[in-house]
Amino acid sequence: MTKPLDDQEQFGLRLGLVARLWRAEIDRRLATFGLTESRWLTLLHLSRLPQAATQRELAEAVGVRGPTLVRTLDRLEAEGLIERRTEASDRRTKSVHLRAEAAPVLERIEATAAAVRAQIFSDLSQAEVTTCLKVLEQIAGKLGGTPRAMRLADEDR
Amino acid sequence: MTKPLDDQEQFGLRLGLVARLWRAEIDRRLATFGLTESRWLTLLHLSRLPQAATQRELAEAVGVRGPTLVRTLDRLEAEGLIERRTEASDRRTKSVHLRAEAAPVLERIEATAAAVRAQIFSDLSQAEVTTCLKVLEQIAGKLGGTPRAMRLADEDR
DNA sequence: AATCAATAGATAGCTATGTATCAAATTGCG
DNA sequence: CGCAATTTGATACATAGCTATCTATTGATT
Repeated sequence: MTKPLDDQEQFGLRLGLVARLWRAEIDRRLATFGLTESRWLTLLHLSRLPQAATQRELAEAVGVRGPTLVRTLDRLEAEGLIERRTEASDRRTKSVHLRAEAAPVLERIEATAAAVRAQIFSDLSQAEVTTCLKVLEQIAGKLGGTPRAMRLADEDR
Repeated sequence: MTKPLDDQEQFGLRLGLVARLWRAEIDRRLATFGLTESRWLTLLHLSRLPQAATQRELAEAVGVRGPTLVRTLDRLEAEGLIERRTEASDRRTKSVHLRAEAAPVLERIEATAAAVRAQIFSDLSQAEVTTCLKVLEQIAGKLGGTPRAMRLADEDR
């Protein structure tokens, strides 16, 4: 047997793996409602942003690039859950709005996300979660990606 | 402003984001060598597995499904870095081997991975990294995904 | 006022991941 | 011994992320 990977080497590998597993678990639970992570995450952020958020603001909150959000919104719009409105003040921008049809879907999302969190964090102390989150924050900072939503959350402390 | 996400809610989001950023950073550094994460990660695992590992074993070590590995190997084989050999003992399986051309590439990968780790972990204590890794392990366990390579590493302790 | 730079969103094309399914080979049970 | 179940790798299709590039609109500078 060859030499095993040390903690730091394992870290990146595990990080990617856990992120994929997490996504898969949520996809599995929400699949029957026609939702995938990119869509439910976008709906969730949309519900927590001020009204009339633009696509740019929403993309920054979700943590994806413009083109990624465009396709997600295309799907959500086709499903009748959101609508894009051209704003008179700046005709380049489009504000994104939840439609009434999204309300029950959002309830489902909140419930499922809470259930997954309960499952995942059940045996972890708050201190461990906080430490891990802090580490993730620092890594994100070093890698140059700190979405607006996260900075705002930090400022709330 | 609406209510911010709490620590647990943020956790999943940050996890996915940091994993993407990490991948992007390594891709950026290795792009000039024609490597992307899936390829360098596969080469790295291959170099640390016993000789004549099958595709199935390699997929489990890397932490991806069969079809994902198949396509990665297709690329690596086309680039002349690895070769697949049909084994006489079980003609269903194919063992995967590094070719001599892969040696300098692996050196490059090791050096780059070490540099990225140095950058990422520079301001983090060993204790924080270990705690975070433990949290990731536990989450992976709850989500049902613990690749063989990780279990082996654990057993080394 | 005209022109040029910057910004917002959309589109195309790449890489990568997953599930579902298939063919070939092997295993094992009756 | 023979046929069904299992295993391995490959393929098809869908989702999702990215960069690069395009159009439309706005803003800024001269």
